[in-house]
Amino acid sequence: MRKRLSDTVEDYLKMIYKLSADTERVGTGQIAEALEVSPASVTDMFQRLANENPPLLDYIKHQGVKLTNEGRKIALEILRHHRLLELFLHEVLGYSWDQVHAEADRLEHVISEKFEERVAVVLGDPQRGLHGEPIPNRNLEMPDHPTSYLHDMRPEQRGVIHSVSDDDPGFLRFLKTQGLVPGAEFSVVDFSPYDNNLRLQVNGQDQEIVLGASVTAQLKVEIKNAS
Amino acid sequence: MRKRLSDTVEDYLKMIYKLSADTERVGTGQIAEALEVSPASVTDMFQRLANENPPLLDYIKHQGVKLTNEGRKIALEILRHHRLLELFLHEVLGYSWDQVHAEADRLEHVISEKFEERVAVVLGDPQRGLHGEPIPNRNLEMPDHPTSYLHDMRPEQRGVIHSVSDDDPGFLRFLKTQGLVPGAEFSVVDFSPYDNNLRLQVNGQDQEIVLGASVTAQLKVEIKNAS
DNA sequence: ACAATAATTTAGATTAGTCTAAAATATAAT
DNA sequence: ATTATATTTTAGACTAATCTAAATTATTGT
Repeated sequence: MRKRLSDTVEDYLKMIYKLSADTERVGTGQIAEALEVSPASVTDMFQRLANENPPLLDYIKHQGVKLTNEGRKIALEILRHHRLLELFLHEVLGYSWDQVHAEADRLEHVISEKFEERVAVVLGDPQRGLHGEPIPNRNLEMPDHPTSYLHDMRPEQRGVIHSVSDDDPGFLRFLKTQGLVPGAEFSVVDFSPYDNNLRLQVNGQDQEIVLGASVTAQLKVEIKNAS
Repeated sequence: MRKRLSDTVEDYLKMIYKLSADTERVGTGQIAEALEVSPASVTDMFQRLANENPPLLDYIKHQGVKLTNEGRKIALEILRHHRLLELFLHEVLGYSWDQVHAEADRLEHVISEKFEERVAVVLGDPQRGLHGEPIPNRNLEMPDHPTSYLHDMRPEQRGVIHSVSDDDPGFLRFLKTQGLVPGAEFSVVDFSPYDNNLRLQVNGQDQEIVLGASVTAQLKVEIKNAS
């Protein structure tokens, strides 16, 4: 039976997990920015979590942190909660895809193992969330998933939207109007090197669309091999 | 838009509401006992909540507290959450009637207005909870409900179980085995003045049952008029 | 009516999570 | 290689919620 952690600690671990996708170690500043707290608070928390028993973080002064296995388990558990909850809110309670995030962010810390399990059963043990994200399984193993962003694609390439970041309702509504939902196929028509804009043709949409870097960096894609 | 209150504050208000059913003012000691905190902590909280703006409690030194209208609204909101959640966990997620309480106790502080509303709709705007308790309506008005306890009934009287206290899983399982669920009709067969035991004949049960005061004081009843 | 007992309140301390301001350390630039 | 800039850490302080121990106020029994 694991010691009950505060919502705050869980939020730190979740965020460290997310940012670890890009960099080996996550720095004080990144977390401070993402969690909207001061860098001093982050340093403090890094130290506390590294001194837990067992340690949840591996912390090196001035070089940031890495999750320990313990810490990662907790992050994955919360992520599983979050993604199951988002789906549940949509499927069972009729939330739209831009409304689910905020509610799931609060509920994820509070539901029991039993709740998690029941929701998983009701939803038929899904492996992908409402916004396409992989859902860690019961044993907290993360399914394989692509790691490329639309941002890095270039003309001629074809791909499928895999998942989109879920936290900004306005952004999600925008994506929907453009047909940029998980599973949507597209091809890159043009790339503009000065602003990193990409022009896409999305299957089933009449008009081509042009997307800036701040959009394309939020979209994970599966790149189709040229045939 | 009301200021966000801590779970702790909500728990105090909820408990004060519950204990106010019996006494006009609720004392420090009662709350300390019910919430399992020290009397000193309770005094402190009483003072803080009475000094809020607007005040949530009307506090008189050494005489305990009474909810203000503001305070009562919050208590009723939490109670509505709790009772809707218990039903929801049972109906939608298949929890048994002794398992719902602990989960609802955590979720009640965290769900949004929207969640509350969606759950109410899915459940068809119920007026009674899983254990028979009245559910405050959307405007936080408490429906009329009986205030008598089985404890105070005497031989010859007939009644219907209205509601049972929901917090002890073992007690709830016991009640179910005895057929003592909301809606069950019964008549009082015998009363034993020394230990306050009551002997009941519950409709549909073969055997008469004898219940001690610590059980009968937990059961709200609707007393049937003799015909 | 007054002492004994019980309940409540005050005082002072602790912990988690946060902050600002100052100090220390890295990184980058010339 | 040395200075300038940016980042991180330390130090000290605040708030909410709790505690224990001591002081105060009520209640009760004779």
